[in-house]
Order: sequence, then structure tokens, then C-alpha cells
Amino acid sequence: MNRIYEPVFFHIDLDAFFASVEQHDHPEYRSKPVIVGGIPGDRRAVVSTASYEARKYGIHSAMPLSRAVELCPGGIFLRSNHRRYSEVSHQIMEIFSEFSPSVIRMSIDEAFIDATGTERLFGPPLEAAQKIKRRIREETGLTVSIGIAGTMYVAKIASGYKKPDGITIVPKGAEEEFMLSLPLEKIWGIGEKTLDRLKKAGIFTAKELHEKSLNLLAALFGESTGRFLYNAVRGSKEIVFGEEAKNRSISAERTYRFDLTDRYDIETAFMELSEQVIWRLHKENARSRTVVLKIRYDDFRTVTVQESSDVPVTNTDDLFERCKQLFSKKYESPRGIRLLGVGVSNVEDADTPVQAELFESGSAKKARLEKAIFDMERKNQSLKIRKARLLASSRSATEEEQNSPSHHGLNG
DNA sequence: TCTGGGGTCCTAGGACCC
DNA sequence: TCTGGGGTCCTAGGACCC
Repeated sequence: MNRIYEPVFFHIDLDAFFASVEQHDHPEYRSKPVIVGGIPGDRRAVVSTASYEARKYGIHSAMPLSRAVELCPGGIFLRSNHRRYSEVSHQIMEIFSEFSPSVIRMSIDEAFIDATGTERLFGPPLEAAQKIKRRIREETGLTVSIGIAGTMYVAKIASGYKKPDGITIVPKGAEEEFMLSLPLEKIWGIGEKTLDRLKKAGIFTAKELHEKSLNLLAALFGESTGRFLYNAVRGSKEIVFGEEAKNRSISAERTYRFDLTDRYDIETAFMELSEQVIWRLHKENARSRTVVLKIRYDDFRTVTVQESSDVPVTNTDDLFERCKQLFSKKYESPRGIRLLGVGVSNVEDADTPVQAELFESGSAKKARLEKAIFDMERKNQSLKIRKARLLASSRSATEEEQNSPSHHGLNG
């Protein structure tokens, strides 16, 4: 009676997602080079997504925006509209969930679907994939690329094989052969550094990598990376996605248009970042005892300091004070700062019990008040209760957009 | 060309305990 | 008394991904 099904995974990738949403929402942008990430003149911006038309100019994700403007001065440059992309993303995830009870959302623009045993409902994999594509096109006007395989890892790589608007099936038993056909840099998990190290070790192709023993790879790259490489090139089902993270973190960071050196500006920045992190902590009903501070200096060198305490972070002021303390411990005065980040790690559920005496009454009260304000804000978007200092800073940020940057310079 | 923001996982060393 | 080994927690930095 009970058939044992062969596992089938789909990996679905939305093509040039942010740019495609813009092209769908604004028909006049269609078949034109669209670059999402910023508008010409935006300092320190990078390309988030380039439409396929823009890619013909050599523009790609993570490229400095100024470079993209040089490559394609006539392009359509847009700041990203995350709220809109997120909305469309969820709409598409809803469609996925009609095709399988098991959908693993990997990010805003990709997901795995466990399609094992769904053949009776949706037909063989190719047919099911075509149905999914049709549904998405009809309801959102977007295209996706789909990879189909018996393991998540191979499905993931297969979805990138034919883009955009493609379907790639790797048949059962052909996983290893498929992996061996790929250039090393197409293997998910091998980045720039690992590629360099592979080359230095005389490994230039997937086939050469495949010839190496697990022991040798572990000796060359460490236990974990060695095992990963060994499994990857075999299309092993041991590489799994969608497991719960062991150490969750929440963070907010910002690159400033001009380097910060002024104490007041720096503290205002911490205030702002602390507020964002606490807001999310409240929203997710989570808690943390570990604060992480990040500083990126003008020369791009990046350092972090973190400190765990017995007492969880409870409110914005609390987090702000911890930030100031960590900052004074780490900051190499008077260097210019291009980025500041505030985060919490070892995030746990706020309902897990904590020793009562660790929660002194004062900060607990503050936390409750703050959470009430956050809840109110969430219910009524137009209501914004913010600290006076942050109101002042958002005003001056607006002025900064309009004025010339000169008052930030040496003579400012 | 001059480098975003949000994450996860790994490594290595030190502290501390048994 | 001159020195073991394992476990856990913490910190800083790095690699990688979307």
C-alpha cells in the first residue's frame, strides 16, 4: 500500500528579482536596463540587482553603483523598495505552498520545495515545474528558474544552470556527473578565497577535486570545509538546507555617506541602531545577553567587539549604554568611521525562563513600556513615537541629502 | 571601480571546571 | 607540583551567501 517515494526537490530562484518587480510595476521600464540599488550620485551605494538588459553592460550585483553609472549612463537607476519586494516574495511563497506542504524559504528570492510524492497531484516533476512557473507568471508577471534533483544541494545548483526562465532536471543517479561538469566557481560554497586555495593546491576542475581523498581535503582546508568539498562534488545528500540555526543573531548596520568622527554623531548612530535591534527583538519575542558592535574604518578595515552579560538586554537605553561602553573599549580614536553596526547574538525565545533576580525591576519596567510602544506603532503605522534626538537626526539627514557635502569636510 | 545590509557557520585561543 | 585531557563558554576574525 504505502509506496516509498524517491525524494524530489525543487529549488526555485526568482530571476533578477528586484529589477523584475520594478519592470512589472512600471511597464515603461520593460526591456530597458534597470539597476536597483541607488540613483546616480548616491555615495557608497552598490548594485543590488541588475536586469538582464543591464547585465549586458557588465553590471552585476555588489558592484559599486558609481561604476554601474559609468558602464551604463542611460540606465534606469532606482533605490530599492524593500517593502514592495517583500510583499511580492510572500505572494510567491504562498503559491509554492499550494504545491507542497514543505516549503523552505531561503531568502527573499529563493526557496526549496520538497516535491516528494506529489506526482499524483501535479504530474511528473517537469510538468509540476511548468505549472508553478505558469502560476507565478499569471499572478505576478515574473519569471523563475527551477532546478530539480533528488538532493537539495544539486537542485540548488541546477536552478542556476539555465537562467532566466529555465528548468533544469538532474535525473536520479546523474548527480555526480552533473557536479563534475561544473567549473569550480559554480559550486555553491566555493568563494573567492577557497577558489584561490584550491588553485594553489593544484586543483582546477571539479574532476580534480573529486580525485582527492577526504583525508587530504581535511588536511588542506580543515575538517569542515574539507568534508564540505568532498560531499559537494559528489552531489551528496548530506549537504542539507533549512535546518534551524544554532546561534541566531539580529543586527542593524549602516554605512554613512561621510565618515563619522564626531562623538555626538557616533552616539546618535548607536541610538538609531539600538532602536532598530530592540524593535526586532520585541517583534520576534526574543531575548539576548550578547551584544556585538561593529566598526568599519575609513580604510575599510573592520573590527568587532562583543560582550556577554548575565542579564539580557531589555530596552533601547540599555543596549545604547552597552554600545557606548564597547565602543570606548575598541575605537581607535580619532579614525574616521564609515560603518557602524549593532547586533545581538545567542538570541533565544523570550519566554524561556530566566532567573528573576537577574531582571531588576527598573529595566523590566522600561522594557514593558517600550514593548507597549512598539506594539502601538505596529498597529498604527502613522503613529511614530521616537526619541527627540532621533527626530533631530532624521531632520539633519534630510538636509544632508539636499545640501552640498562641503560642510562635512575638513572645513566643516 | 572603491566597495550595502542581513545573515550563518567555522576556527583558534583563552578561561574555567572536573 | 611543574603537569593530562575533556567539556563548555566566550571572543575576534574570516569565509560565504543572497
